[in-house]
Amino acid sequence: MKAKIGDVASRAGVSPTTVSRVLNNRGYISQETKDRVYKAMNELNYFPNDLARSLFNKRTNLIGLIVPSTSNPFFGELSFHIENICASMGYKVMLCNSLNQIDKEESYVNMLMRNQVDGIIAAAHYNREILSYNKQNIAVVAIDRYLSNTIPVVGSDNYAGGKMATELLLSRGCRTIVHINGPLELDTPARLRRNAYEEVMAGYGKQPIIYEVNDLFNQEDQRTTVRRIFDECPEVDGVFASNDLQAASFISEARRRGKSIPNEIKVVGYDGTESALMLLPELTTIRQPIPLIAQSAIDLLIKEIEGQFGDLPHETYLPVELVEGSTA
Amino acid sequence: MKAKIGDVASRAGVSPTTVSRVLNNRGYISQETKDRVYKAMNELNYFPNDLARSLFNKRTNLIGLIVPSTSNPFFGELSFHIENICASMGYKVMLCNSLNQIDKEESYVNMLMRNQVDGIIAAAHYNREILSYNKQNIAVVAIDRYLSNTIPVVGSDNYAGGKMATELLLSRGCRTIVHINGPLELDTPARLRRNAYEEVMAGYGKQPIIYEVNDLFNQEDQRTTVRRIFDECPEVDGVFASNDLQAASFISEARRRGKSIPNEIKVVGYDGTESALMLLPELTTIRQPIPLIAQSAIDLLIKEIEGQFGDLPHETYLPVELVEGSTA
DNA sequence: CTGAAAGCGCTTACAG
DNA sequence: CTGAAAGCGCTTACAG
Repeated sequence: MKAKIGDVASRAGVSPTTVSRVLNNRGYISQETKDRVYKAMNELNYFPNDLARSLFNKRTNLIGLIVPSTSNPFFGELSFHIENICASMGYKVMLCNSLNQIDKEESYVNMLMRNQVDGIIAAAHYNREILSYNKQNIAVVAIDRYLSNTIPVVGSDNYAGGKMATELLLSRGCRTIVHINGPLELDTPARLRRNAYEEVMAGYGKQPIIYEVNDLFNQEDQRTTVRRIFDECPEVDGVFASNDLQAASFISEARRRGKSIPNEIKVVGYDGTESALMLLPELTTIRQPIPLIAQSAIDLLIKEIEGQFGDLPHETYLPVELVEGSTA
Repeated sequence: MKAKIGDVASRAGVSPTTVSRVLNNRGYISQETKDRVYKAMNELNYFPNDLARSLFNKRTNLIGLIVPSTSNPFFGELSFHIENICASMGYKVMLCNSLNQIDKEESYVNMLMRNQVDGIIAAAHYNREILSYNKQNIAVVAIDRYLSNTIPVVGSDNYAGGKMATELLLSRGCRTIVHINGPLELDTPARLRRNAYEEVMAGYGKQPIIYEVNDLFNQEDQRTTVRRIFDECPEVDGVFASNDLQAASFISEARRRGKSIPNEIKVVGYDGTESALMLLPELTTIRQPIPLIAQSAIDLLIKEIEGQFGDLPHETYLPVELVEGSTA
């Protein structure tokens, strides 16, 4: 059986109180007692039950992480960095893949609350407001997504990124530039990429052409959209895709149709994950500062957990970077 | 404040016992009482504290997942599937990125034990035995990795995969085939890929040429190895890489050196993740059945959790599939 | 410097 | 069909 604090206590000839004290390094304990207790813990292979501790402390050091799917390289890398930083700060991470489905997300939020998480980091491309986030008063930080006007949002500087991408394509002489994005009705910060595209295009007196992919995680949806672009808009000579997988999908279809990239069509992606850049190093893309996004989200969350709600910025946009490959 | 079971009880005019009963659907309760309790729970926005429940039940429905890093597409996808299946079965997942560092892994195991996880799924490329796994008697399943002779291992059929890859290269006429793998000294099932390569080569009277990458997750290590291959073995005309990122790294270097693929050099990867196939669709590779690996690992783990140790297979190898791209 | 007691929020025998 | 009591494994005032 698992040893508990009482077992350690009797073996060391002290009270459970004392064992707890040496465990938590609280109060004064004679060195001799300490040694006896440590010895007993070792002999019994004792390790404390964090459930019991947390129950008493009303603090779990657990945070819930909701991402659409760690299969997507952006969220896979984001999850890695978030968990990694959390671990270094003594926080544990419960992973939730919402697949951007609102019902899943709601039940995850519920589950996390029941597990008494200290806070939640919610990342997703879209989804309307989730009531549960407001009902309970728990620390929440959103990544690239507006959840409510009290929940801080962290993300890349989407506007700057969209602007960079569009301007690059224009500067390379593209005349018909298509932008591929998620559904319009969603009011996410990622929409700023689209806004930037539209405004830059307008500034050059050009007509924006936007294609929407219903489900950014659905390969089939992506392909269908790409095919539609070629069919409906054969004069396309520039594409700003909302993520790298989408850009890759476009590039493949272009090759299949014998269109040369970047000669005939230039393509810029978004995200710039390590995986994408290893697998498709020629891709020109806008790199999101994933480690920085992770760090900022955690910093904000911890401030919330510690009760500093007042002075938190509602929106934090971190700088993006143009990765110059050879597709544009 | 958060409502607790006593609050619900007094508002519904019953005892906490009764509330607990309706919560758990245990014993006989009159419909009228049930309704009153549900009403009170709603009004108070009550949700049970799983910490307290778990403490009593000695069951958390929590499983620990240790992967090297979700940044790697293979483990990102594996994590997704594992969490997804777990969620559908009422299990929660605590994510741990070990980076294949033994000290990190040990402290994760410790943390997981303190959190009373019901079981652990440990995936990693390498690492010697971890004592902690044996010290405690807890349910553990390993993915592509030998932890001890009592811990079940799940993985792809590495031998078949290695054979397929090597035979494909031979059948395409390659004469100098290099295999890139992790450090030799590690006794992982992934080593079977290497064994298969060696045996097939021997069968054709060919000399195996193996290059080892120290840290499979280090891009720099990968590149260095790739460059060494070109420098030391310029006659190479076939490569079987131990994973797709490595294959991609080789392909990039080949392009940089003006070597045409597949004309001058043919390349086969391993893993066949969705991301890799979207970003580098021309890659020829051996696809691991990731969803099946996830499912099998969970099935085994749950059997262990439920005490069925006896009849569990020590090794489970799931079928791989050749993805015919155009790099070989 | 150390211990007995109460309590964190639940659940389950045991009674009735 | 329902409740009072004890206990899951800890920690923290409160005493001494």
